[in-house]
Amino acid sequence: MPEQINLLPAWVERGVADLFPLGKGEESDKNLALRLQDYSQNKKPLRIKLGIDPTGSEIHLGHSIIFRKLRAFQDAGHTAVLIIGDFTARIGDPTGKSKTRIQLSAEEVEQNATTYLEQLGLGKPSKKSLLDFQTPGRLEVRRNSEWLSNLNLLQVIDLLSTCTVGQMLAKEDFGNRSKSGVPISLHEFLYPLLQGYDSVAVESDVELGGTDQKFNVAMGRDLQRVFGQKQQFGLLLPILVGLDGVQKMSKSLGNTVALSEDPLSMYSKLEKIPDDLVDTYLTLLTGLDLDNLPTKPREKQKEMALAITANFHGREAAQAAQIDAEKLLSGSEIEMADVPEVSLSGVNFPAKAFYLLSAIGLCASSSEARRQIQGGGVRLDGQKLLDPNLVFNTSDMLLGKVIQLGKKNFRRIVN
RNA sequence: GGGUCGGUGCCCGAGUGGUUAAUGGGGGCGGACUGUAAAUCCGCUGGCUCUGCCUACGUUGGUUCAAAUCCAACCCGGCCCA
Repeated sequence: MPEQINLLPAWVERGVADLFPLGKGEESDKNLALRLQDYSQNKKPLRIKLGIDPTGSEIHLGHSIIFRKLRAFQDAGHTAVLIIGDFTARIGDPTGKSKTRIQLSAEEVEQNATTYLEQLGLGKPSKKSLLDFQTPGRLEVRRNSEWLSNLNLLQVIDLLSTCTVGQMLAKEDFGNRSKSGVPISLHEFLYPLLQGYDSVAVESDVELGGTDQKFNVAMGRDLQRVFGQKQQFGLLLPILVGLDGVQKMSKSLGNTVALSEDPLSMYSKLEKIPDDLVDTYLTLLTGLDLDNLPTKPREKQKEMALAITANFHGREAAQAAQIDAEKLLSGSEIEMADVPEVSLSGVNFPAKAFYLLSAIGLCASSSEARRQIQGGGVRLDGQKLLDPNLVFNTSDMLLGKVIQLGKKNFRRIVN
């Protein structure tokens, strides 16, 4: 990073992919370090904006990077302004999309927003949550329908007039789509403008976002200028690469670790990520000192998996998961405390093996279960199960056993 | 609105009347190997308590013993023209 960032505290700097503007001068409008000094001088907290689209319901490690940064600002005394894009979700952020996003209904949006806040730690003590919901003045949750639903057409036209088609098409996603002939609906052009207007509405000092949000965040700056406000800084964090090591972490790509996952699944997934990713994960998802880690790649990776798991489940549970994971790999007797349990209440007996697998949700369908069994990927208490038609007459013969698909999916059967 | 080309399984993409869930690739899942991984090799990749039965090639009808393949209308999209 350029020199300015050297003046920034480490908690701001860590993991940051981009910061703009990067002024070196003495103006606090261009130099974030100076803006932060304003705070220490007069104790007026900065307003740190983060907008979330309540489109998915499950938060994963990729999302957590940004929330960790937001939390860091909270802990330093600033105000996190979390904007729930209940209005913009109806449009759908076109960023990174190769096609028009489906619009969500108001009910779906509300539902998602609620789950979102719960996962961020609503109602939990601040020590155990991703965001600090408890300390007064540290968090402001807003919905952008609050101001967006009241805009009239004239105001919308004014917003539109601040941006040219050329500028819009300069946005990577739009440009690519335009070039490759993938349709762009006109309403999608509104999204960046509305997100930018959110910054005006909440008078943000800093907007956090993924690197893919640069255009939208910059739009916020532009609009704040148009509206005669002090302009925000853009602090962009990297998009986390998913477990496959190639594509960004995203639920639809199935390469995620969800925050709600049990310790063992979380640890097992993390200890298997591609080598190239280990340092990135350490930087972005842990607070560990990078210069003070094991040199053996495998040991370092375990350290990473342990630290991240501990973030969400506590040190003890993470260590237990590590031990269990090692047992699993070595193929030794399975005696794990943290294997997710699965109930047989929805299963009808007598049950054939392939039906059982799909009934307890370990396989997506009974046909797939059949294939997995035939392919040798299913174990019951460590023993390979090879006959998909094997009949279990009663639940008694299954209770307490661990059923396993592949190397990372396992369930303990309970009543 | 007019012209033209096109809409195939998770994605890309063959197939243009007749065994067969439909060539091939990617991705995914599983197996072997390994420090987990990667690389490599092998298997699988629509659904169903499955020796069989369903549903599938934009939608709906039609022609035919038989259609993803022919016809009609409709829906959606690209490009060109207005």
